[in-house]
Amino acid sequence: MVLQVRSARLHVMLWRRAAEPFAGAWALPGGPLLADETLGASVARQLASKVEVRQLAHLEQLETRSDPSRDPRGRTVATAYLGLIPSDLDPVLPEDTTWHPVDALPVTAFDHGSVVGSALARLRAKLSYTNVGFALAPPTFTIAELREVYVAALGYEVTATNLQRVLLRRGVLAATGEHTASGRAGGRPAMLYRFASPTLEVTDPFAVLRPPTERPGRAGGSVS
Amino acid sequence: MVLQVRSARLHVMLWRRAAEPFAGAWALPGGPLLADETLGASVARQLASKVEVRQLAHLEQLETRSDPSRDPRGRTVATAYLGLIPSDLDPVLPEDTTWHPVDALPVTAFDHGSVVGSALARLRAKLSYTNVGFALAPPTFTIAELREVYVAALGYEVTATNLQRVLLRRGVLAATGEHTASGRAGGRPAMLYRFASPTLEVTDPFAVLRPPTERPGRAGGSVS
DNA sequence: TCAAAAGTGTTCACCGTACACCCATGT
DNA sequence: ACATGGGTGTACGGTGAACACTTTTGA
Repeated sequence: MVLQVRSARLHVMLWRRAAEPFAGAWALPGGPLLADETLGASVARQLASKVEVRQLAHLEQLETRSDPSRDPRGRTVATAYLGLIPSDLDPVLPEDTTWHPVDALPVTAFDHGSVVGSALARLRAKLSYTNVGFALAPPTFTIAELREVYVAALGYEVTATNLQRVLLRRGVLAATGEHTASGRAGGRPAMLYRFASPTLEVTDPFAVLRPPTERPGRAGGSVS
Repeated sequence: MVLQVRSARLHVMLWRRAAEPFAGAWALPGGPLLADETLGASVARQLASKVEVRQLAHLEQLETRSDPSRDPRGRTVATAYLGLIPSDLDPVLPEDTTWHPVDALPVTAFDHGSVVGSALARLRAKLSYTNVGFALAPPTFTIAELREVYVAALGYEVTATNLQRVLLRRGVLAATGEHTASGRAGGRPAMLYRFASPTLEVTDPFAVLRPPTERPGRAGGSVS
């Protein structure tokens, strides 16, 4: 499943099924796994017919569904993946495929509605303790723009002040040195930031029960 | 895969393969998925030949492996599960099956070594922000006993003082009111605790980027 | 009275939030 | 000047870690 923030709302890419079962309902892109193919490779192949795979800034495995009744034609086992596209891109989609706000899903095929639900929960949790934001935000951005992305993805308000402070303190964001021009109504020009790393990193590993801190050690310690 | 704390060390249940491939190597229990079976049901069925399934206090899905080269006989797709057994139980195991400390694994079959590794990472993370401890600890226990379980599972020292404080503050532990008898060398009798909930709950949902706190609201609010 | 084991009190540093205030720009 | 939007300073509450101290038992 591919998620993207568009017009300050989080959207999921769905295609409209023409054939039974679930004709007319909206489904996540996907398809059968080929003989000598990795699941990851299969996902890339399936998505290639929808978007340019290079636009996916992040891809990770979600859960595997096996309920025999999830497909009326018979038992299927499906492994869901989560892909993220930065908000500055606008992929060309096929006729039958469009973006849908995740908070207003249409009638979905199979168990895809609930799959989107668990993907959302996963994304929201990871926004809190990793740097996944990099996969939703443009290459460079102002704090106000980043805030809009986070608000869309999280589904609730976040203040620019604290977002900036938390992400800077963790070293997730880095200043580019560039500034934007002021808007039409004036205002102080905003600084441009980028994510320090373009790959997933856990930035807040343990809230509690951390390993004990290394004591300096009185004897046999290294000399600075 | 089944994990249990035994003699203050975290162990994983493995069986010794007799046939090729990987004859003589140790493998995780598992097997093919039947026609009209859920993955969860299949896991229960596979494990039934090893332990009493009712002894599993917790079971959750891990990741699905699909690398075509993971089995030399040809491509297989395998979904790993993590099961936990409380430390007070001692299941009867078949001849070819034994417990192995996770920090000293023998030669393992397929990619099972790395599967154990990711299971460990998952368990350790969840010990920090959920109440999973209930699935590793006996029904009732002293803080000292619980500490031993946590130390074994986490792989590093934890103080009884802080463990108690954190888990009590979160409402994860509840006092039973009972006391133990003092040991042979004296000492204050320990209070007995139990986990407040017997099912998985997230007790520390967001470290950062929490939803804004509800302001009391000056107008239209409810009257206490 | 002493050692052993359990539990409590206290201190400290840090983190996330809230909110006031200051800065830079256009009109 | 003033409005507008961006950024910083500061204070507060909470939390986890560390560690000293008290409580309760047996010898």
